[in-house]
Amino acid sequence: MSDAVAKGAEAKDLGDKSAAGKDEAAPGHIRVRNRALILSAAEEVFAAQGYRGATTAAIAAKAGLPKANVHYYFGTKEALYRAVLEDILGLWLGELDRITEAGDPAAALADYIRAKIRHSRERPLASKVYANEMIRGARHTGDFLKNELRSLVKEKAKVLEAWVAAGRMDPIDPVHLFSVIWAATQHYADFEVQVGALVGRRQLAAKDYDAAAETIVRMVLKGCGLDYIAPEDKAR
Amino acid sequence: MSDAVAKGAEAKDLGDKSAAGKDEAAPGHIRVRNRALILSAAEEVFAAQGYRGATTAAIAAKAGLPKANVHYYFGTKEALYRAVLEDILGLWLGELDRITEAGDPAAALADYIRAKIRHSRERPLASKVYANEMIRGARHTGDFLKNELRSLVKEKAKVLEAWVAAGRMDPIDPVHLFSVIWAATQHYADFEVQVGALVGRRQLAAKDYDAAAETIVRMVLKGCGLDYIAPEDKAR
DNA sequence: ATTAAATTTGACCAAACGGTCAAGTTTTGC
DNA sequence: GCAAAACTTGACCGTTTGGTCAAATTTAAT
Repeated sequence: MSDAVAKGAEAKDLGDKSAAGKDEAAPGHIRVRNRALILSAAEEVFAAQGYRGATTAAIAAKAGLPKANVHYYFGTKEALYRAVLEDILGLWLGELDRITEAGDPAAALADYIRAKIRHSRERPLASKVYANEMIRGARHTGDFLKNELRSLVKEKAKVLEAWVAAGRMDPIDPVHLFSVIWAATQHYADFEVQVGALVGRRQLAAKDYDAAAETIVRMVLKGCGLDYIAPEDKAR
Repeated sequence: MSDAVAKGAEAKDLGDKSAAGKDEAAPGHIRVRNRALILSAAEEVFAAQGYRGATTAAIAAKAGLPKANVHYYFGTKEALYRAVLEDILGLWLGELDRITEAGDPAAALADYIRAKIRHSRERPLASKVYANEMIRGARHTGDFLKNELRSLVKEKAKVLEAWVAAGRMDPIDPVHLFSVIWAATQHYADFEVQVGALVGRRQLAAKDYDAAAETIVRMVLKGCGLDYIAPEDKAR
């Protein structure tokens, strides 16, 4: 039961196989497009309404498709929610790559924080869905937390401990350091409306995110006994 | 319409008016008890399920009352939600009193952070309901943010600016300072399950909250150019 | 003791919910 | 060109939802 959809269907673009392909149909392109439409709409509705508050009808309407179509592609509401979460968790994991033992502690931490703030600005809905999932007790992501995330943090904790052992930074509990960084950066996505009320803007501006990043970077670096370094021009 | 309940009914305990009152009935005590039962159950269900996910039936069951009784006391689900939020907002406002121009910057900020962490530990459900409300766009608390909270933060910003002007701390944007403090402290209520997975405990222990508080205090104080001061024995 | 007010409760309702289905239409592989 | 596979969709279903109500019971005031 509940197995209307099973196939893989990766989004592989094989370049140009037909000459001067204008709107030539790629095989399976309907599936790719509609799944993306639905996932995007679902992220929006799950972020704004929570898991139980989101309705498949609302998601379908936002995607511009009939409700039955949503169930055709994802089966159940819970499967759709899991798909949205998996999209998001992929992002979460990659960002920590900036923190390696070879790098400079101050530069690595500052880079990571600025990347997280950028992420809060560019994909606030993903952050909100994730926050909602945590608040509700991580019903669908408990295994992810206890396995992938925990081992990744343990790995990065070793980097920090190596830095501490080499006298390159003050001793800090890695779990709480990461918690503070995550909390402070994701706050600008999840509590956007609160920060907006405080700065007197409905939507946060670029300078708000920049100021937030620099405040967090300053506190984290100084809290680790590192010198604060201003953001460099990394625009190309 | 929708006005089944209106009276005030404060919880005033007038001491002992009848001799040896064992389970003597105070006037209106049923109303006080049942409203408290329902509010407590509602906080629990709203925190775990979000606004739309919470059902009046679940709240009633948790309160040990028939569903119709919930509507008798609070009218609609939305009115009940507002009542829960008002309970919570009361807590939010009072805690900033520790920050006054006469006080010591480092001591005041450290006190405030430790109080907020204590709050995350003692009333995590309140924090979760509030976080859920922010994530969903502050539909019921927009006015609170733009009026009470904003003016309170403006007031406290003046204290910080005075400290800065007196050379007692480094210049920091007050809005982002408060945002970082709120984010980091409330994280230990809202993302309790995530932190728990990282430290390998289902429930956070006292030492976890203490370590969190000291990490945050260290970063905030050093980030403001202040000396970190270890927690004093303030137990009486 | 009497009576008005407050409280309790099961039964009930229309609307909205997640999900299903069969009958169509379009795409795809050959 | 043609059959199979993929996709589309309105109609439908059983369940759950927030909310109502009238009749009964308990509490409060005089």
